[in-house]
Amino acid sequence: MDNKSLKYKKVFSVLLDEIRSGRFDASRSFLSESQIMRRFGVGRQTAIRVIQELQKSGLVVRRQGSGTFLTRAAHHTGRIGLIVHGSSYCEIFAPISRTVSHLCQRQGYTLLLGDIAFPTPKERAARVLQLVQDYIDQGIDGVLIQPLELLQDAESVNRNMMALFDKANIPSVLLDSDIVPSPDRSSYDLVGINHFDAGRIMAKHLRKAGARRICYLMQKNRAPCVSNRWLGLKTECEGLPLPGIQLLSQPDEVKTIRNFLKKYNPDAIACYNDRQAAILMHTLSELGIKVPDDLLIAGFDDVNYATLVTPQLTTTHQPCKEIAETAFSLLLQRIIKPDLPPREVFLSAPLVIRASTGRKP
Amino acid sequence: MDNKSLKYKKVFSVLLDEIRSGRFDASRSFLSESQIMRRFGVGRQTAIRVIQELQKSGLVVRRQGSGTFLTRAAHHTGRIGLIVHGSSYCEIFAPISRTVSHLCQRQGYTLLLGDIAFPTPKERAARVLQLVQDYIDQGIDGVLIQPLELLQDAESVNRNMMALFDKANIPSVLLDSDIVPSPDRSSYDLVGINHFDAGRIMAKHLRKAGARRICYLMQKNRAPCVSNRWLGLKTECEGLPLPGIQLLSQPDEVKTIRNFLKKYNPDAIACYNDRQAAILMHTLSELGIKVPDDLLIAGFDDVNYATLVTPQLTTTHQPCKEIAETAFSLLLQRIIKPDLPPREVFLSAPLVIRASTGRKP
DNA sequence: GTATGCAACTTGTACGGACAACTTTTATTA
DNA sequence: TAATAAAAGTTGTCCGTACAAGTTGCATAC
Repeated sequence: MDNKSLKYKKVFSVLLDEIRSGRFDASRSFLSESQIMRRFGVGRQTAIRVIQELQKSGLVVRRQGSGTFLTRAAHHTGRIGLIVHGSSYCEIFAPISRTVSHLCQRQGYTLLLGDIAFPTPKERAARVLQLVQDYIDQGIDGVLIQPLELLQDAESVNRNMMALFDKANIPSVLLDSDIVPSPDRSSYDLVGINHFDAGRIMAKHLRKAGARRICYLMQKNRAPCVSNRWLGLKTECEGLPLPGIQLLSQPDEVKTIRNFLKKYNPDAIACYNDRQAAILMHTLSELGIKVPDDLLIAGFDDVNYATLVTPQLTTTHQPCKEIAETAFSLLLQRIIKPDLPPREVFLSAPLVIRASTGRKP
Repeated sequence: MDNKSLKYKKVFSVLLDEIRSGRFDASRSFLSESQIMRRFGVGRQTAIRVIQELQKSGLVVRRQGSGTFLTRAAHHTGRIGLIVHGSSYCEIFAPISRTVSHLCQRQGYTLLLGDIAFPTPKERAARVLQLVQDYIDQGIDGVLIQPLELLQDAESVNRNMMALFDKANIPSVLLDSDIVPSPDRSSYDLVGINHFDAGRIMAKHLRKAGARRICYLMQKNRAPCVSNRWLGLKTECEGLPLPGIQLLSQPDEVKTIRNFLKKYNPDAIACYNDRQAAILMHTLSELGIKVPDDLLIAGFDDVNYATLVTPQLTTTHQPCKEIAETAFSLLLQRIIKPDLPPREVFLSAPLVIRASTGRKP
């Protein structure tokens, strides 16, 4: 823990609390150096050091000859909200949450974490609006949001959620996908991954590794990340014998997989994420099919499973840390300057080549 | 100017120069507090203040008990390059250059500005490669680049340019468009404007203002910003009587304009930028056509001409300052961490409604 | 030869004082 | 009443000192 016996840290935390609880008048000036010296019985260097720390936190500004004054940031609560859904098709939100939590700690923010992990869509929709109201009541400065997906009325729930935050004047940054379908664009900041390009890069790699009959394993869902990877893959497979063949199945349905392989005889299968790829590889080994000798397998995510299976999975690496850092920084910027134009940031997911597509690691 | 009679500023600038010129060994430790005190004859507070300034500039780090050490940033030159083309179809690069210049000054960087304004494409291509070599010889830390457009071999020139910077290990950020055609994506950072969405927003506004026969004035060029606006506009005009009619003409060709108006009888014309819109309005007034009563006119950019014409132009506002700030910040980040995944940032251009589309300002 | 402990050096915290630069308020003067 | 001048208060710079906390290397002891 921090050594709290340091005078300037003690005084700093006392004043921080008083600022956060709104004990200082916005219009009047903040405590002067000499006031701090008298009140806490410290020397001038210490008082100056305390005010410098407050300055670094963006809470006060100093004007020579005039005094020290609170900034707009001083009237914030120092709380930031995060809304994610545990059972997502992209396995990036656990590491993102972790990084956001670290960033908050380091910068003196309190993180309110809401993980909507209810099983049924209806429950999830209800819970998310309840959580939003909670956050607003608590008074947060801003919120990072993973939009709801795969509900029949996801878009309207998302719109209601954003409307509530808008009404409360709370800025927000969307994670991974917009709340409106693809060509459309909402007016909220967005940090995502270029899943389309990830699909293309994967297809390019599989072709280079010798594959010509490439297909994609997905399920009936249409989560943006899943389908964008599919679109990118398809674009790059133009002109090949199996352009745009999807294997719509659970990867552990042995019979379906066997029939599919017999029918199309693919030489590479890209799975919509690493988890599915790992399960598929298990099924394939039951069927006596060797990876990568008989069939190339690739996944997407590089979060949990890619290096734990044999052979290790070729995949695209989701830059979770950078997503979290970018989103956090966009949010802080928007808290300070709410009038910035809406921004969308896309990060690339670099290809990580491992044994499952032929090369020895 | 800064008051250079301040001791800590004098010492700071001396040490800054020495660091920039590489006078300190990378492996050995930097000057200690007491060394600075002795050498410059200053007190400890002043020495500390100097080191703190160097710390704020990211040039040194201090470790208690051990000493002060130079960072990687200390071996940079403090020079940043900017490459733009004066005669561009998007009129955003003059204000962008200005803002970048301000940012450099404020943060202690020297800006090398290269404006490639040669008339013929061939000259431009030659000059740009010469400029790149110049920058590399001078030793810059990073570069902001507006890619070449509208040359038959623009892509190959751009690739050569980037290859030179890559070889010299100089990070770069692209402005406004990628060096590869649209669905493709290079591995360089990119800051752009969502021109597609700007086109859509403009079309939505024109429809709301009552227009049903909407067309778009452009020339034969295919600059990304011009054609993306067109694509967005077209998307939003689906189902209208004139879906996707372009007026391919110079806006001062009175005869062509008259014939076009007679043939298609449009009730709104969006021009690919404000300058063309201003010229078109002049032509229209010669033809006795009143804006906005007979015909709605809109432009794009909101940089130079939009408020100077009568009636004032409805347009979309290019957030030039924010583009420059974003690009600059991305570049600094990449200079520090070259291994970050490639990022693309798109800013929205908000609609600015003025009299030329019907409403009184 | 190895290990221990001390000395020397570094930065971090904290005190005191002094004057300069600047702003705001108050008092004075025209 | 309005302009001017002085006074009081504030932050900015700069000096001195002292001790604490941490690192490094050397000398000593085993």
